[in-house]
Parts: sequence; structure tokens; C-alpha cells
Amino acid sequence: MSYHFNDIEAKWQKYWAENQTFKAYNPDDSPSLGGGQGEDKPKYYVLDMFPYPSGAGLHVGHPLGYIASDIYARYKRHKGFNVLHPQGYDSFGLPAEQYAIQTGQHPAVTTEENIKTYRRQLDRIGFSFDWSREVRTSDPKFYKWTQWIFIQLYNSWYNNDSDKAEDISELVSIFKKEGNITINASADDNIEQFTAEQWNNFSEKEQQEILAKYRLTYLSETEVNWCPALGTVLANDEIVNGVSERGGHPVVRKKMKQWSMRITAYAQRLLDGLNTIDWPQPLKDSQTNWIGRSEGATVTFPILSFPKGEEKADSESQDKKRPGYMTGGNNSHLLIEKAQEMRSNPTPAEDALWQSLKSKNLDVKFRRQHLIDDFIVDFVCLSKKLIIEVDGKVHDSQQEQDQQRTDILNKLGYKVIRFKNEEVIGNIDTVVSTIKKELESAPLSFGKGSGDRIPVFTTRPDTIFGVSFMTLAPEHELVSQITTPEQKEAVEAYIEVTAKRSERERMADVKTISGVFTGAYAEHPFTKEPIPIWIGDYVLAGYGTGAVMSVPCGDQRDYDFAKHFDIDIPNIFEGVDISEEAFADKEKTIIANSDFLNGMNYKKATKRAIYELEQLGQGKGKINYRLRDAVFSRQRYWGEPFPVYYKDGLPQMIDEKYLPIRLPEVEKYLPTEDGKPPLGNAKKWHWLEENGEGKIVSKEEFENSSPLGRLGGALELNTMPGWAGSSYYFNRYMDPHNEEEIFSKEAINYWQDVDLYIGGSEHATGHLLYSRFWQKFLFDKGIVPVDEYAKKLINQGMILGTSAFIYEALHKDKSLNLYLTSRFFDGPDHYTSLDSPWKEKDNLFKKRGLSEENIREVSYRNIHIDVNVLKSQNEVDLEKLKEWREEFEGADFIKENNGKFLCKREVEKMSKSKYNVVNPDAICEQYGADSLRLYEMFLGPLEQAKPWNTAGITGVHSFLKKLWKLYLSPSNSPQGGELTLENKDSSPPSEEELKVLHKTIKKVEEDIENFSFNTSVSTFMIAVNELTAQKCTSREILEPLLILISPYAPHIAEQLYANVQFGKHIDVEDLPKNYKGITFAPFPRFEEKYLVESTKNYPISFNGKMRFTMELSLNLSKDEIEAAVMAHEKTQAQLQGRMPKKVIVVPGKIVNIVG
RNA sequence: GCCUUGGUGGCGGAAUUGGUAGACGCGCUGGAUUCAAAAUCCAGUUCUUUCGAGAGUGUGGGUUCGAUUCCCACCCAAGGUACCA
Repeated sequence: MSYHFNDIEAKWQKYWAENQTFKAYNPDDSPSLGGGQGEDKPKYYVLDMFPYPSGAGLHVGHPLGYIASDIYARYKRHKGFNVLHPQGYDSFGLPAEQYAIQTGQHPAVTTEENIKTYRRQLDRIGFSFDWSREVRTSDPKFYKWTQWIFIQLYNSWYNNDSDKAEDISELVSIFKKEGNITINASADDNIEQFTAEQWNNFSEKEQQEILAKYRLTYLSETEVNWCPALGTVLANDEIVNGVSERGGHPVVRKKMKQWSMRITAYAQRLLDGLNTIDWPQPLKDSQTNWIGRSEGATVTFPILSFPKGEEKADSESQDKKRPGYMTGGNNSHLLIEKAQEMRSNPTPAEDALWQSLKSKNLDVKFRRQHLIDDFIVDFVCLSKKLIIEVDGKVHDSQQEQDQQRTDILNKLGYKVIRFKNEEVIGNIDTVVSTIKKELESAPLSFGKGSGDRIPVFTTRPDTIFGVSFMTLAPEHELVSQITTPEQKEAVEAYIEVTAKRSERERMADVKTISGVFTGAYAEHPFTKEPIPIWIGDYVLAGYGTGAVMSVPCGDQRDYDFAKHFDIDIPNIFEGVDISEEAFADKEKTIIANSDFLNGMNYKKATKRAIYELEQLGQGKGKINYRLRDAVFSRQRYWGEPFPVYYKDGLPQMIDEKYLPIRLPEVEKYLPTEDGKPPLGNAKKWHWLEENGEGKIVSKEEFENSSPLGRLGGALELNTMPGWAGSSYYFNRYMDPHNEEEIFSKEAINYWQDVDLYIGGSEHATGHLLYSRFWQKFLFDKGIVPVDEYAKKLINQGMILGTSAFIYEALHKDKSLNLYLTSRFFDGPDHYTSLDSPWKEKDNLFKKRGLSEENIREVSYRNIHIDVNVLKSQNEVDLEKLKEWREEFEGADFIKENNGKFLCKREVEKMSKSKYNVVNPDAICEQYGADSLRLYEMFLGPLEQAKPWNTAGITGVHSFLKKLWKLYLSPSNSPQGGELTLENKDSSPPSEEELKVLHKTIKKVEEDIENFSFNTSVSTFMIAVNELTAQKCTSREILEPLLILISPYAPHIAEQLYANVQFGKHIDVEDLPKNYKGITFAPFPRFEEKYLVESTKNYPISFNGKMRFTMELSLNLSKDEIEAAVMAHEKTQAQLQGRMPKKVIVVPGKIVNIVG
């Protein structure tokens, strides 16, 4: 009986489905569901990346990873594990919606159809998925939990002290008691300080607005990547080269109110976590780059500007310099003496505080009796903009004046705190610790209202003495404030030009150096020299502080800028020539010309520079991240609705008990006429909650309801992005039908995490980063037990297509309807042969009415043809070609002498437009799923990209036929042939056969553990070839061999295994009810003893080159081996009479003769 | 530019700790079988060669008795990333 793969495969697939062979059991399942079955087995979770069911269906490249994971899952079942191997669909997404816009079909309908196609294709390949656990992100039962997680995020804030997310209610209770002074949170950076008293006096709305700045998901006016063509916002990773990844539409920057996710709070933990997981290095590297941690310092440079009214005197006498600490106003000259007098005659309280401030090592500098505008303040920390006033009794009677003064100081960006004399004298420690807290929480930020200094971030504080100018991003908010009247025109013109240039242009045009001087100067923190402030578009507004201290000798961009504008380039490196380029090597750096940093290396100098800056209160060590908070709103229909409504413009979460909030029906999937997202078209999209009942109603219905005791309002119009559902689906598989909880405690504690995750590397900075973020959040909240969800991850390589080309003759760009076999061409228009078929073409040209001269004008081009019309490697089936495209119908084809018409093949990405797509269905039809599985693995290492070439599949296919024959003699009997082994009294295996089996067990087991599936397939081929040659009929050999092959080619293995069990060919239909298939048969045990050899065929090398081999007993000693080798005639021939200098003998390995 | 991965016959690829380079398969060549084809089976297939042998794993060096494997420098390809201070 021959190998009828189609029949066998269909029957076994049906059998597995009916018997739920691959169902994984949770320990808490009821016994009728098979609960407890997994208890005595260790768990193993194998997962494929969530597929998006696209309309095009699967091509041969898609199942590669699924086949690999399936082999591993099946292998683990043989190894006695309770294996969870689920599959489902990431079924929300753009393409279905685009299609809906074009055709009016509901995305749910097309998605359902696409899923059916996917499922049919997947089923045909024989995967061992537990389909009872299937989930779909677009299913309300699933997205109920997506919405639920969103609410959890909304109700959380990130506590940097405990380094985890905590409930927002804890934050509120701290605010009530202490205000926000002691809070160390990952939050917005423009938060004002407040006391408990202030908090308690804030209105509900004010409180909510403040809380929003702490929540892990929050609404904010963000600059987003708006894609007008798609009508939506895109995430950074959805943009490739400045255009949308899907569709290639232009993208512009735009401000919009959006939900954001505070992923930045997790930046460090996302980075640290990478060290604990076994993921591919390139993937870890791209996450590391994406997070973009850089260690350095913030340095603040005071701006030298001129006090009103003193401009002239100052500019003449002081050469346009004025130190940054001179913060006095127009009347400074009148007040300065008074201040000096007060300084020398402090009150007892002032003196006590001053001594404490000096001695407590506060890392910041305080000044006393200092001029701020027209006031003399008691104490001020300029870098933190904090003023401390110590009030005597007299202040009780002048509270109003004091308030006015405070208001003015506040406007100047200072914070004022007041203490009474008796507080300072009575309890100096409390006063100092309050000041400390204030200082710690005061941001080193110089946002609005702090126009007198420029903060920068630098990774090279050691090069601070090399600063010769500063550069601000053109968008920097200080630019307009500091620009001098003379430079105003030039600066404004420059800003206008840069604003007009799109992001894309700016990115493409890196080489052009441009910038403008603002006319303003900043003061160097140490030398107190003035530094010119420029603007330039090489500085990005969005990174760091949007300003840089430019060190031209140490940074190439600064160097180029300085050269271009002829700015001074001081050299601060010892023994380095900077006449041609900047010197950026940290390792070799020795600092010079830098005062206290001279002679230090990078590390030392950095540390010292930061220390000195801190002493001055003009800098601090800082870690900066490139990672930005993730925008979570999409102006789309086909996505998860937010569980959010708006009341007085503030977002409100809907109570969990009302989830899911279902996606409403709309008539049109386009944005509304007034530019609102598609959900704006929904007739009913208001939330109304009254009498403990919540529902979605129309606007009218909401407005007509009684305002008393009612909750609700307009629902959110945005939907969630594609990555929402895929950020936790792997956990939901553990308990996918639970309606009470996202998953049960028992389920998550049993399955814990994914042991093996296989998928494409394209998700490196999208899905794989966001999902790690959510996992860490869920971990903080005690919802999941581990903070990394996938222990091991493998990126499968892409399968490329092998395109086919034929050559078409053209005259003046017009097709002559004549095609030539490709052997004549090296490429288009480049022929290599002039033999008879080549000459034949001229006759055909003449028939087409071309003159001799015309013929000389004929040119050729190569065109793609469908790879499915090929007969073999490169022979075209002309009949099929004509069927494929009408234009070939009446065409002439110039063939080879042997009548064949050949095409050229070339490896390219598999894509529809290149006609090189191969459908797995066609392969299954022609060769079977087992052949497809084996061939995909046989192509090469899993992680590497490799070309598909259908012609090569005959190799694995004939292997399967040989395997079949090894078990069933090639009898012609129509009723299932003779089995080559007798069931009961099969002959005992020979030593040679046992050796083949055990060497195969060893190799295959090692290969699977190393995910080296390609080499296993070769091993199977070798084993079957050898056993066939040995005419093996022993059940002790043939049965275990099937278990080895079963993960790779499960259908044929199941069938032959059944045959072996019954001693004859048996149809699936005839199996007894209690039949146990191959799936859980224990993996054969490798036994070393069968591989022990008594002799070795030694390679004999001369000077390291193998010249011949020699069979010797392994019992021989080194000397005996040497003697035997030297006695060999070929040895003497090689040596030609010379005496060897040395003979290396490695017993069991090699003999090398040197001489 | 930077980071990562890789470079071995006509092609996909093997060689697990430094020890017989090219396993296994495709393709190709020749043969058997057949009226013929498909299928199947057998033999050969890195290159050069005076048939003795010699060279050979991107290039050039090095370490070693011995290097595809380890070290240094360079070249090329693919992927990621990009004025990130």
C-alpha cells in the first residue's frame, strides 16, 4: 500500500479534534473536564505570537514559527509535560477597517471570514493547538478585560520610593495628610507643590486635575503623529521613514488630547528585566536602544541679561557680563547697601538658620539677604528658586503686604516659605527638614516663568570646560525671551524656515548645518565667562531639555557647527589633535585646560564635575531616557472602546461591574463631518447610570433623564490601539472563559508564564515592549506572580520568495509579444549567446513588420511571472503561463534547443506584487502537511532568513515515502500492504540497528533542545536510509523511531504507530475506543552502551592535512598507535625518507605527523 | 555613522569542547527499469591536476602539532536605529 498522505492527514486531524487530544488541563478544572490530569505533570507553556487575520490568508512563510513551536510542544508532551499550546486572533486592526470604509462591510464580518480562512489553513498543517482556549481581541468577552486593565492603570500611580505602581487612593490619603511634598513619583514634570491644607481646600475638579498628573494612564494634550490619510494617530513604531507603516501615507505633527500610558515610569525596570530573560540579543538591543538610557548630568547655565535701566553703565564697565546670581531689579543700586548691612546684623533666628543651612550639607547653595527684583529676601536658593523668610512679630500686622510681595516673587518663579522666629529658635531641626523636603521635590525645571537660566542635559559633564557656545532647539520656549533686538529678525526667520520643513525633510537632510545666534549669552558655571547662545535644528526639542551645552572639541555635531559658524573650539584633551575632527573617545580621554579636572580620566572627571556643580547648585547627576510615554488613543472604529465617559470635561471611569462597554454600531466608519473619530457617528453613545443600572443611551435620552442621582455623560470617542489586547492575551489563555475574573488565581499560579515564545522580530519595540510594561504593572498590583511573562523567546527568520523572471522583447517601449528563454541573458538587455534559437527571433521580428534597423532598436526587459506556473526549478509550463495571463495567449516563445523555456530565479521578499507567494494549501494538496512541516524545518536554522524554493520539497517528500516503505512492504495489494514487522515475535534488533536508533535519539533530542530542527530532519533521513539498507524489521527499533519523528511529521507517525500496534495497516475509523495514540507515548531513552565502538578509523594527517585514514583498535596505547601508523606504507610515502619531528597522537581522535 | 547578525560547492545548508571541511537534501551528469513518460533504483558531482597529488570555509595577519571554530585588522551583505547631547 502506498503513502496516501491526503487521506491519512485528514483522518488524523479529525481524530485529534474529536478526541480533544491537545486540550490542556488546569489543576482546578472539574474532574469531568479532566481536571487534576495535569497535577502530577510539570507545566510547559508554548506560545506563538498573536496573528492578525489578514484577508490575504497565510503564505508559506507564516507557519514557520508555528511549526517550530508545534514540534517543541509535541516533544514536551512526549517528555511528560502538561503542555499549554493555545492559539487565537489579534482581531482588531486597521486593514479590516480600511476595507470597511471602502466596501461598507462591517469589520466584524470580514474579520470573521478571514479567521475562517486562517483556521482552515492552520488546521490543514496539523498543529496541536488547544482550540478550546481560543481568544479574539475583538470579542467583548475578551475586551472586557482589556477595559478592566485600563481602569486599573487609571487608578494607579508610580511610587519611585517603593519602585512600583500603587493604588491612587493611597496617594490621595498622603495628599490629605502631607500634601505632595514628600511624594516621589513618576509623574508629569510640571506639578506644583501643595500642602495638605491646600489639597483639602481644592475643589473636586482641581483635585482630579492634579491626580491626572500622577495616574499611569492619563489624558494630555500631546504632540502626536497625525496621519491625515488614515485619519488617525500613529505610534512611533507605526511610522517607517516618516510615513505610515501601513499604506505609506505622510505623517505630520499635531497637538491632540490623547490618552497616554506612563510607560516611562517603567523605563529602568524594562531595561533591568532584559538581563533576566532568555531573548535574542538583537531584540534586547533594540529595546535597550529604544529605551535609550543615558547617564550624565543636568547643568544649568544662567542667562546674562541686563537689568532694566542699568544696561548702559553695565555694558561699558563690565563688558556685557553680569553674573547670574545678580537677581536684583531696577533699584538694586539703592538696596544693595541695605542688604549688606542686614547681612552683617542678622536677627538671632536668622543667624541660627544660616548656620544650620551652611552646616547641613544640603548640596545646594543658599544666599542670605539677597536681592530679588526690588526685595531683599532672607534666604534664597537660586538654583531651586526657593525663598525662605523668617518673620518676627511685626509681620503679624502686615500680612497683606507680605502676600503682595509673595505674589510678585511667585510670578518671578520663586516659591516662598515662611517660618516664625520662634519656630526657628525652638525647633530648628524641623525647620531644616521641611526645607530639605522642599528642595528635594523642587524640580530642576525651568519651565514657564523661569526665564533666567537654561538647563541642559549632558552625558559628558567632564568636558564642561570645553563649552564654547550653547545651542537651543528652535522650538525652545526661551528663544523668544532671550533674543536681542538686533538678532530678532534673523532668529524669527530661521524658526519659520525650520517649522516649515517637515520632520521627514529634517531627517533626510542631516548634512546641512544651519543655525542663528540669538545675541544672548549664558554664564559658564565655573569660569563665569559669557557663552554665546545659538539656536540650531540639530538640537531636538523633544529630547532632554531641548538645549545643549556645545563642546566642539568633544562632539562631532558641535564641532561641525562651530567650524561652520567660526566659533571658538577650545581643546580640553591632553595630547589630542582636534584640527580635523572632534575627539569623542571616552576611554582615552585625559582632561586638560580644565581647572580642577586637569589630568583626570573620563570617569573621575565626570564624578568631580558633577560634585562641583552640585556645590554650586547648578547641576546634578541625572539619568535620561529616550523612551516617551505611549499614546493610547486611536481615532478609529475597529478597536476596544474606552470604559470612559466625560463629566464637565473630566474623564470618569465606568464601574467595573458594567463592563464590557460594547463597541457601538455606526453607519459610516469615517470620521464625522466635524472631524470627530468614527464613534462620533454612533447614535447611542452616552453613558447613563441610575438606580444601580448602567446603560448606553442616545444623547437625547441622557439629557431627558433626571439629573438627580444620575451618573454619566458622553462616552469617549477614541478607541484603543492595536497593542492593547496583545499586551496581556498570553495570561488570558490560562483561563480564557472566566467571566468573573481576568483569570483565576489557581490558573495563573499554575501556568505562571510562557516558557517558550516564538514570533517575528518586527515586534521588538512594539508589542514586546508594551506587553512587558503591562506585565510589570499587573505584577505590581499582585495580579500576576512574575514580572516577565516569557522566559525564552525565539525570533524565527523570514522565509523569502524565489521570484521567476522571463525576458520580453520591446521595440520603442512597446511589447512585441515575444518572450525569450532566459539562458541568453545575464540581466535585462544583456545577452550572451548567438546560437540558433537566438537567430530565430529576427524572423519573428520581421513577421511583426520590423525592418533591419528596427530590429537593432529592440530592447529586452525582465518581467516577474507567477512562480506557480513553473514545472521545476526554472522550467516554465507555457500552458499554465497562458492560463495565468491573457497577454501570453498569442505570444511567441523562443525556447532552448531541447524545447524547454527557462526563466531566471532570484531571491526577494515574498510578496503578492512579485508573484512569488506560495500558498501552504497548495503544498499540502500536492505533498501533504508532513512534507510541508519537514521542508520548512529542513530549509535551514529557525532564526535565519532563507529562501523558499518549492522544487526542493521532493527531497523530504521522498524521505516520507521511504519511511512508509520501511514499515509497509511495497505490496501491490489494494487492501493495505504487508507490514514488514510481525507484531508479537518480531526479530530482535541487531547491534547495528540499535546503534542507528540510539545515535538518532541522541542527536534528535539535542537538536530539539537547541531548536536546531533542520539538522534533525537530516538525522531522520540518515536513520531511515541506514535502517532500509539493513532491512530492519524489528519493532524495538521501528516503534521508538516513530516517536522521534512524530513531533515533526505527526500524521504519518500516528498512522504507522497504529500499524505497529496492531501489526497491520489499520484505518483511523477502525481504531478501538480506548486506543491511545502516539501523542503521549514517552520519548525514547538514549542509552550510551549501544554506541560504544571497538575500533576507530583514524585520520592520519601530515602537518595538519589529512592524507589517509587507518582503522585501529581503540584499545591501543599512544605508542602502539604511533608504531602502527609509522609502519604504514602510505606514511613512508608521505615522508619520502624524512624523519618526522614530532608525532601527535590523540587516542580516539587523530594522529598528526609533523615533519 | 552606530548596534546586531551573518559570509562555507551551482543552490539550501552540515561540521556540538580547536581534531577526517562540504553531512543531509536540491540541482546537474551518466546508467538501470519503461514502447515512452512519471515514479523508483544505482553511480558520480568543491576546485585544479601531468591522476602522483595539490589548493580550498569573505580578505590579510596571528596563536597552535592542527583553525570553518580562538585572537587582531579589514571587506561585503542583511536587519535594527539614527542629528538622543
